[in-house]
Amino acid sequence: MAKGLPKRSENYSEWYNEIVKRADLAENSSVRGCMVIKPYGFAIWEKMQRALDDMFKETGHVNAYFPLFVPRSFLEKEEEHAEGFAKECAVVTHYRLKGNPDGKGLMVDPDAKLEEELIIRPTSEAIIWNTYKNWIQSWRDLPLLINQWANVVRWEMRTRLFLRTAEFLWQEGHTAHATEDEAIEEAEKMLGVYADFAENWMAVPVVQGVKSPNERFAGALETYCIEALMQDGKALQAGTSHFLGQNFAKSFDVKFVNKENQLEYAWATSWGVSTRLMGALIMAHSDDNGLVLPPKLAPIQVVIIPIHKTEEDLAKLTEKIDPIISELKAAGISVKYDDDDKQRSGWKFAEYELKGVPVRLAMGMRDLENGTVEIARRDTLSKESVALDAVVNTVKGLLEEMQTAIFEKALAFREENTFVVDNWEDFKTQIEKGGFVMAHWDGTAETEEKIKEETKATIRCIPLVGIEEAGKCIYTGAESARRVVFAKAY
RNA sequence: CGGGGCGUAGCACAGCCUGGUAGUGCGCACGGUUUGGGACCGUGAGGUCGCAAGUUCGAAUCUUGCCGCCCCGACCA
Repeated sequence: MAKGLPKRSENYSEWYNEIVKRADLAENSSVRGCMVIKPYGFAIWEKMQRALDDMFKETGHVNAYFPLFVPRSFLEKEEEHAEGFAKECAVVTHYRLKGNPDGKGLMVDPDAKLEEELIIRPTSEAIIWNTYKNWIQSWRDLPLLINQWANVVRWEMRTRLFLRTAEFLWQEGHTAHATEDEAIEEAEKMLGVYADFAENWMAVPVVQGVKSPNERFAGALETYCIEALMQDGKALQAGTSHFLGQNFAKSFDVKFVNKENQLEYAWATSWGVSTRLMGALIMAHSDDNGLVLPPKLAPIQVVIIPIHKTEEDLAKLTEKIDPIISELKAAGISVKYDDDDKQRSGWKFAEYELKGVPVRLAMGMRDLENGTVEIARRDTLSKESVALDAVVNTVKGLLEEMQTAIFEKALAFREENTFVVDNWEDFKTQIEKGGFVMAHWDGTAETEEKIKEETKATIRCIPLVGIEEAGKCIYTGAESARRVVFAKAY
């Protein structure tokens, strides 16, 4: 039992905050709205980065790095984009400090005012398309498939660890294409990559869809997204991919000569996932005992705990355990042998449960006599005793089984919490209870806005593989061609 | 920016109303007993009570001003 961890059923958000802190993932820093990602949390992020980065490379992308600062005049160029981000930008106005006249501390040197303010990137379309202008002349320069891993700043009013912080880490892909079709294909392909990653690595089932115009990225013609359902019945946007049309090419004058020797504007996409994925991972699987991690993203997949009284006993146990460690490592499994005697075994059990380590092996003097090891799995909290020579194979199988089981559990949860609703009263009732609510919508921004005002629910997405089905808008009764996903969202 | 709350040891908090030796739990250090699901006992270290001014013989406590943080709304990956 976790000592004092709040229960999900009693206070979900407090449970979330506590789990983030207690599992050593992150903490609030003394800088307002910014978090410190601690080593254990960062190790999970690194595993995510590695998997995603491999997938980006596999789909033909390369990494590069662009500046943190965006001159104001660049950000202004794409009007809708500028408007969308203007309210949440941190701005650098000076480049120097000096000593205070009273001798204490520092002050901004008023003589060091910048001619033009620098905006700390809320996203990098502007600086990148300003650069692409120099890189793209001919159709032969296309497609340009670039990704960058970076931090961005969005001055949020209210922040929560991982889910919404003023500064966050992410990757942003920025591609340029010769044709509209190719750009759309790219945006859809990367959405597919995100869905693949979410489901097969994070074990989080997602709905792929497009955003309604209201929820669209500022400056995009189409925004694709993956939406996940959290255990409290709220939706979390886990990744987005945008078809930007020629908006940025026109704003930054990025033209290329096509095969017919005619000048054309390039077609653009951008796509990103952030440290918010950590929030999704935590909220999708974890329980009242702490974090539950899918084996593929767990920094420590197997922890081994010896149970002993004397140094001699420990030596005997270690002798049996060492070969197991070697074999597991040889199989590519990350193992921690915790023979630290500063903590008792009971404490360690609770600690690794809190941290979501998928498999725990415990071996004590009784096991030594019997030639067995106790294997406990984190997701079901079940334990069994296994013969020493079967341990490695059992663990290998268990890790794979758990990866699937965790996904299946989350999928079952989503299915149980997806509701088809056809009248306004049921809609309001169901939205209040939580979950994905599949309902008809007349396609207008006004209706979407009204529904949001009255229920706090938004259209999470219009599913890509939605079943075409005629019906009537839940709110206005107007004709509708397909159901969309409504939910309260993070 | 509106509404509410809080700043006292590393953390969580009590003390404030009614001014007089700054306290409790967790954590930390040391010693001992323990060790198959978050051990126990003993000893000990640790504080400009958010900052500044005022009232007073005396302020964590009363008054005023300032600063910071959290929660609830509007905004958002």
